[in-house]
Amino acid sequence: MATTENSEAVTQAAGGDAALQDLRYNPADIEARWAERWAEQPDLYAAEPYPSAKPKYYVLEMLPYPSGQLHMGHVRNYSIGDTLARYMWMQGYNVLHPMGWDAFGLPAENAALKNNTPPRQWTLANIVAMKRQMNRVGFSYDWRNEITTCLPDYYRWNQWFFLRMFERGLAYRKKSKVNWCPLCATVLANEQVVNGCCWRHDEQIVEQRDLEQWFLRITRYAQELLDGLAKLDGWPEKVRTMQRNWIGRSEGAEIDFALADECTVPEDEEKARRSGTAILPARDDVKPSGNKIAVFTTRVDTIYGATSLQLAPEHPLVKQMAAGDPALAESVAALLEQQRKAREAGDVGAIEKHGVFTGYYAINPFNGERLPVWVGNYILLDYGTGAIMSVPAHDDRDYEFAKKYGLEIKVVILPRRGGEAVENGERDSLLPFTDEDSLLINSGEFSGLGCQEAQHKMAAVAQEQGFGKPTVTFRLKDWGISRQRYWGTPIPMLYCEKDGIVPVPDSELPVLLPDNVEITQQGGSPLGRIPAFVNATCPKCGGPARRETDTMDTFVDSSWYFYRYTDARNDKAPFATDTVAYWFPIDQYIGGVEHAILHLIYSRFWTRVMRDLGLIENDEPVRRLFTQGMVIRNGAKMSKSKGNVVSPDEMIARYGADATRMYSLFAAPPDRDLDWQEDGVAGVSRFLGRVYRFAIKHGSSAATSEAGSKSTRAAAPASPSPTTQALLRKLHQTIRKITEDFAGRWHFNTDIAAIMELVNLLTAAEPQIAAGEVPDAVLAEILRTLTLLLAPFAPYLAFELWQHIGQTDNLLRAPWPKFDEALAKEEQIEIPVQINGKLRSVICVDADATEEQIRDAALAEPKIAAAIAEKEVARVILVPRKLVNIVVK
RNA sequence: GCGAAAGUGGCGGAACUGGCAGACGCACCAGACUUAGGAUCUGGCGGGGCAACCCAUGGGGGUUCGAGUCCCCCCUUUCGCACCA
Repeated sequence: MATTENSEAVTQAAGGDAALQDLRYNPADIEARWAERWAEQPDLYAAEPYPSAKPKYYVLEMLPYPSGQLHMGHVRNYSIGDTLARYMWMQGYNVLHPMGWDAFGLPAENAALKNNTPPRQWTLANIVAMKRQMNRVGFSYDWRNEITTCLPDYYRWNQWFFLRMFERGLAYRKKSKVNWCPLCATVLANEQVVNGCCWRHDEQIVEQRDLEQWFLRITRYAQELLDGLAKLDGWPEKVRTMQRNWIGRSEGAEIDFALADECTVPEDEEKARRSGTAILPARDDVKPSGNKIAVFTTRVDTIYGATSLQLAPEHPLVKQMAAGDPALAESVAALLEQQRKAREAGDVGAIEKHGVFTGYYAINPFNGERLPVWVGNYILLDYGTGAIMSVPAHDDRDYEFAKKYGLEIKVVILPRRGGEAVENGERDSLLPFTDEDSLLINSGEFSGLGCQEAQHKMAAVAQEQGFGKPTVTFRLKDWGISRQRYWGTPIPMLYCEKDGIVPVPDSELPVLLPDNVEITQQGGSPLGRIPAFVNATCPKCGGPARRETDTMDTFVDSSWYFYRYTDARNDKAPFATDTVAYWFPIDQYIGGVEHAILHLIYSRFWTRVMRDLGLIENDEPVRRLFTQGMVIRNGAKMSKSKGNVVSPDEMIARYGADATRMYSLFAAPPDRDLDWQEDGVAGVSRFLGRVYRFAIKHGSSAATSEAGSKSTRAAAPASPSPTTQALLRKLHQTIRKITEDFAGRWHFNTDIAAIMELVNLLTAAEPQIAAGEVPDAVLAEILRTLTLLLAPFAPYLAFELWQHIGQTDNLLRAPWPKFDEALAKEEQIEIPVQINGKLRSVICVDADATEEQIRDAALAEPKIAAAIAEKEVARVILVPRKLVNIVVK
């Protein structure tokens, strides 16, 4: 509709004035014409197939979820990638620039509920719509390799990979507590829980449920995933840090504390009473089975300072201890509830510490001391061993806890301030003292050792004596991939009464996801309600078997999709190994920082699995990663819920695709957030109009005079006019600036500004051009180069001008212009002259003037001469080509 | 609390290695062409002052001939992480 309005306005405005009509930049018209032409050439942006003599360049933008609507974040993301792809083609690379659809997932089911449309139909219709939008913007995708993850020719390979992982013990099933979102009615991965809430429903608190789940053993690669980060120097440091934290490696020791034979003695009971804990009877009646408590610590050097053990409320031993003890059971239940609530609310860090004494004691294996065993609400079962030794003097949390419950505080690390040991009396003010650059005290034979040294020695001693060992713990958990959802890849597993868990044979892949499944909001897997799907035959015994009815997490789809792009129509294998070897790793991956952890860590894991399967040679999927900023409007991220979205369609209809995408690159450097201002789009559109009018005006005469000359040198006359010189200088400075920027900083905003400066200079030179001061051949060369410079940023206009100036070769593959240092060089430069660091004047000198000449010119400059006449010149600082600073007294 | 990034005109942003602060664009103002146009072109546009000049890059110190840029302290914003033993 907006398009119609626009063209009507143009028609009215133009009136009958043919000349004005010709000079009016009408992007709707130009872009429609080229879009149509490009649509007729499906191979327009096709990469040369492997093997190719050209150097390869694989540029990739993160594939979208087909919601049905391209939003500005997409436009920005893809504009960056598209500009780069077009530039690399012009630099002579064989560029792979594919696109696809991350098409499984919950929104399709939600839409099905809402509109009563089958997920498949909804999704495929959305893909058609978004593909149309992408083509309208003019993105240069090689659609021959398009992938759609919800189609069997893609997801069969998810199943194939799953079976390979199952064979190698990398996929396994276990009953586990899972994060359950009641709104999604499904399990969430740990990574999908944000502050205790669902990542899709940030108000919905995640519940815990016990379910049999399939897991992928990503932890087997934890160390390698961590080590690999060090080598990813083409990745933002921020992303590497986030992954490092996520993997969360900590080195320490596991120490076994034996349970003591006797239990509570009266004085401890008294202590418990004083500290306000539940009073517990002496316990020598029941002894828990198993006689030790394993504890993980990163500070084994402080073990002589341990004054209690703290167990997680869910620790198996606690269950046994509480079994015959209702009072303890009740206290533990309360602690568990506190922890659960805090976890759900996402502020586990702020939980008020509570604990309860169990009545049991454990023996510190280093010194034989009896330590009371407590249960603490701040101890997590799923980290380390679910039990800690509490060292109040040297740990913030233990200190807080010990103060509250009146537990003993034993100092075993020498407190120091600024490297100096402090007086005994001062020690208390330094507690808890957690520094590691000190010495052990009160630690038996280990006293006097440095902390680090003691950590190694004590762990070694524990190992020798058989009550512990040095160990490494990771925060990273195995990846739970089971989803009780319909719209995902069926997990290719069968359950046979006789043979148990049986994998579906390769020959029966894909396990097709049935259509016509009723989507409801009931819990459980929708597939479980389809008898035709569930009932199968066991491949081993031929008897009846039940199919797995859970589907895979959609992050499985995106963990390896970029490999499939290299060989998307392969129906014998996920891809051909030699083709992948040619294209990988991805040279440049571009997307939002919100995928810094989930997608990017899963795909690094998947890459290593495929490598170990012998399918690929690379360890890492992505050489360089670029995370672009968000699109902001009115101070908030553009989103439907904020009501501040701007539709790309509307922008394109009003200002054209070129202006819209160019604005998305012009308004901010690509790694920063972008503030969307519609007036800015209008400004870029105006600029493109100026280019258009200038080129139309001068293009025809340039076209006829051009006579095949392809270099500025050849076109330049022997003694050019000052205008000619100035224009050529600016032209080559602009080429240089943009070329260098593509190789380094990617500040496309300043590249576009540079092109604007060039155009400003050109239009300002109109009178000189009209007076014939610029030879047609030079003008032609300038126009040709300007068009090439615009090609990566504004492809529609570039194609239009390319044709207009009489060029017939393919602009997509036209060589990027080379800059000529000699032509780019300034003849005269302005040099600021300061007195005592304050700007006082500016002098103009030859670019190759000697220091002597510059100094003389500066001192002779009338203003300067007057200012220093009465003073003594102490120093003259001369920075070649930059500035003169005269220091006077 | 820990870590990272950032703070520059009315706005988005330039200034890459310390060297003319505000490129380029928006908005705004004035003018031209025009019987209206959300078009195009020209000029102006950080603040103060008639001026020479002075003051300005979140605030305060420092290093330097010279600081938006380097160092120290503080403030604000955004984003990660957050009892991980």
